[in-house]
Amino acid sequence: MKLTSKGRYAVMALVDLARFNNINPVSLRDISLRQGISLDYLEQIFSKLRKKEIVQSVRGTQGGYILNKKTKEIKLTNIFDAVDEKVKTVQCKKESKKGCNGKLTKCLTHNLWDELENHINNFFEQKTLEDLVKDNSEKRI
Amino acid sequence: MKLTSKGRYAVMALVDLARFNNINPVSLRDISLRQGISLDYLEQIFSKLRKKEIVQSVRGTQGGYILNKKTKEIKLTNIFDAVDEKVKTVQCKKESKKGCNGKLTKCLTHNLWDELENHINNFFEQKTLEDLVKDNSEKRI
DNA sequence: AAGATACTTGACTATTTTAGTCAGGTTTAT
DNA sequence: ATAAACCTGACTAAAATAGTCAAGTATCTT
Repeated sequence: MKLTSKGRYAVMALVDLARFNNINPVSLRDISLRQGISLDYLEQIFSKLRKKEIVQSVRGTQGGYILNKKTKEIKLTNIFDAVDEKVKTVQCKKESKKGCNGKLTKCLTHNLWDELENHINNFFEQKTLEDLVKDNSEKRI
Repeated sequence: MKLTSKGRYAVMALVDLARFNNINPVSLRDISLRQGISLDYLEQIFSKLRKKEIVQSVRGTQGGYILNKKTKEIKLTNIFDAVDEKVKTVQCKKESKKGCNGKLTKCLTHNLWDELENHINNFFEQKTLEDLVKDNSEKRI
């Protein structure tokens, strides 16, 4: 069970962006250098973040990205959603209401995995970008 | 972020085993049929469970596996440990005490991933096989 | 107007992980 | 003896991941 780089990078990049997001937009190049993430990969990620209106882009020289909402209003859930980082614990599809894997009843551990999924999603639901920025406010880079 | 089949199967199989574990050992063939898990794959999984002393094997005809501990004493943590299902949220290795990715400080989101890891592990630490068996005691198969 | 910077998009690909399969055993109850 | 069931290690196909690459477009600065 592991977090993918895409989700991790998205959060890292947004924290970085939030910290340097004063007046001017922050370029992906800077984030790439500071966080050690491939520029091309960042572009993919920010394309998705933009579509979900988490960031706004500013084109041209001195361009870059700015946050589209207050840090308090950006939950981890939103970020992961945007980049398709999903929490998957079960194989059985939810559509088939009758049971799992073609059987008539739920698989023995179905409730467990549902619980686990909720447990993890709760965590993501409660954390906001603001929390993360605060958490780092005393550190040096 | 997803749970692998190995971990899921291990838990499913052990719940199955726990329910049918009266006097006689339960054969993998039966578990395989009931749970729809490949026999060969189950053998790999049970080999690991045996090494970690979660189950005991009985060879020969009428053989199979029995639990080596009380259901109350088997935590999800133990099961996942045995089959190498790990919760990984960070890339940065823990050994390098100074920081992440060769830098001098922790990466901006390091604490977050640590928290997340703990959050998930807590869940696994608290659930026992007993809980799962009880949860299913009224269901039909 | 030119040039540089930086966003934009889509296609492509190497690597790794996962989820098994397969083959050839060994042990033991009947 | 033989069949059921455990045991082990090597192998492999498919999927997912983590990028790279190429060819743009927009806009600021000079």
